[in-house]
Amino acid sequence: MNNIETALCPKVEAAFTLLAKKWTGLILFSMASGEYCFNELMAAIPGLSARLLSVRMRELEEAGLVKRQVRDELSPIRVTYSLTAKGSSLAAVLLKIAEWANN
Amino acid sequence: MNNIETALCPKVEAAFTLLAKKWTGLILFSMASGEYCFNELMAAIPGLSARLLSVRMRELEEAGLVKRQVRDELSPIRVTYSLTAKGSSLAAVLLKIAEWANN
DNA sequence: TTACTAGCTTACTAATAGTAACCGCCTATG
DNA sequence: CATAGGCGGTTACTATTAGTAAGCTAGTAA
Repeated sequence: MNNIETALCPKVEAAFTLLAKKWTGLILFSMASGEYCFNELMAAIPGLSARLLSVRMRELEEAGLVKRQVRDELSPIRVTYSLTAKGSSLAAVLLKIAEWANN
Repeated sequence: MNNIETALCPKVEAAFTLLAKKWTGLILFSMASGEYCFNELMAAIPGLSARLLSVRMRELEEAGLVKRQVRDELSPIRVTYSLTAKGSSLAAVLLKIAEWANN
């Protein structure tokens, strides 16, 4: 048999752990271009609930993949979310998963 | 605000749903090259239990990403798992996630 | 005979996700 | 002024998934 040459480094494990949480991949993928507000993302990802979107956005913010901005010059106050550089480089890979899915 | 131009097609959703199950990504990634038997995968992926590995392998087999072979010419009987063409094209994308993780 | 390995499965508990209702703030309408 | 509605969530409760530990079948090995 083969032995496994790609050792699992903690960073790789962490990346897969993040993406293994439900909706995380789809959220990042959906955010690939531009800024979105909470309800836009809700509308873009059918089945995703406000509770989990809220939880995931906090996780992604903490992971440094997403930036949250309160735009209080608008009325009513809007909150927009956008990918950081780190986030959008990951989203680029996720676009390849979508390509793969389409064969 | 932006509108989201990447419509979520069912195939893309299905791909992310598969990868959102815990360990699926790591399993495919770990299988990227060659054949592995059950206990090799267990050893390669710390934290993964026999129960879930068994469940995941069945799912991946059903999804057509993994091929299971019982090698009864060996004693004791060995079972080996390898990626199908479909599986290894996905694993190639997962390798990019690992690259991303290493920055 | 006893022990050990491979490849699982089963029963049970803990963690994660889904559902529905509700909140505070602001604006628009009657 | 009252009330209705949208935005961006939170809370409480249920259902689904994952983790843990034990055990099982079949085949060596000592």
